[in-house]
Amino acid sequence: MTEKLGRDFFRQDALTLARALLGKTLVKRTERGIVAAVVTETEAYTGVGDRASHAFGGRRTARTETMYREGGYAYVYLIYGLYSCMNVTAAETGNPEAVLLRAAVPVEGFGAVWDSLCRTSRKKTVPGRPAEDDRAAWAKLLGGPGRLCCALGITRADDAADLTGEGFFFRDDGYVPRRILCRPRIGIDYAGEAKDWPYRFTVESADGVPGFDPPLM
DNA sequence: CGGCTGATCGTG
DNA sequence: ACGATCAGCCGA
Repeated sequence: MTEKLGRDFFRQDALTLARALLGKTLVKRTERGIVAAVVTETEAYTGVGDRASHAFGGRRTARTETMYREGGYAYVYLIYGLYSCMNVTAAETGNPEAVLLRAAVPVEGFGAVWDSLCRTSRKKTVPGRPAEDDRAAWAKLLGGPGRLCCALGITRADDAADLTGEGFFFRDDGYVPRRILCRPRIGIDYAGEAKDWPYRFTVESADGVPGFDPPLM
């Protein structure tokens, strides 16, 4: 039931991949141990025709180079000088489509996740380390692309990492989203008409707990 | 709860 | 200069 996702899975357009990644488990070997989290929110960036994309109009620089790889590589960049954001490349070589990971719920390595969290994000969100079965609390802690990366120990050193290799990959543990919501993407007001495109995908939550079948355990 | 703001730096 | 952000602080 639990299988590692191979290259073919990632070689689809960003819109398809963004939905397909919901419910998949991102696994990473970190200095503090193995960490794993189920993806609950994504955004599709559809490439050269998408004004919100770093690769709009075919822009190709040292930073965006990774986006032009075939599906299944990590595109990690720094934003606002503070936070890392992780994308998964999609489609074929030369087509810079990508999927931004915006939220996840940890299922393995809770101690490592807790220790890795940005200090500031712990304080207000949750006073102390939540119980492992408190899905809502952990979902909050990993809600947002910056927090997600912090918690899973993802940094710019992981840029261009092959997600079909060892130590950093996706797994299918059989979690199927009960319901997927589509909304416009966040933080792209400058993107003209593209700012209203419903390319953000969320697993619907009840009481702060993203709904899967079977439920997260 | 909604809106504003400072932090902080790689990238173009 | 300017963000595919976050958290703290403001006022209501």
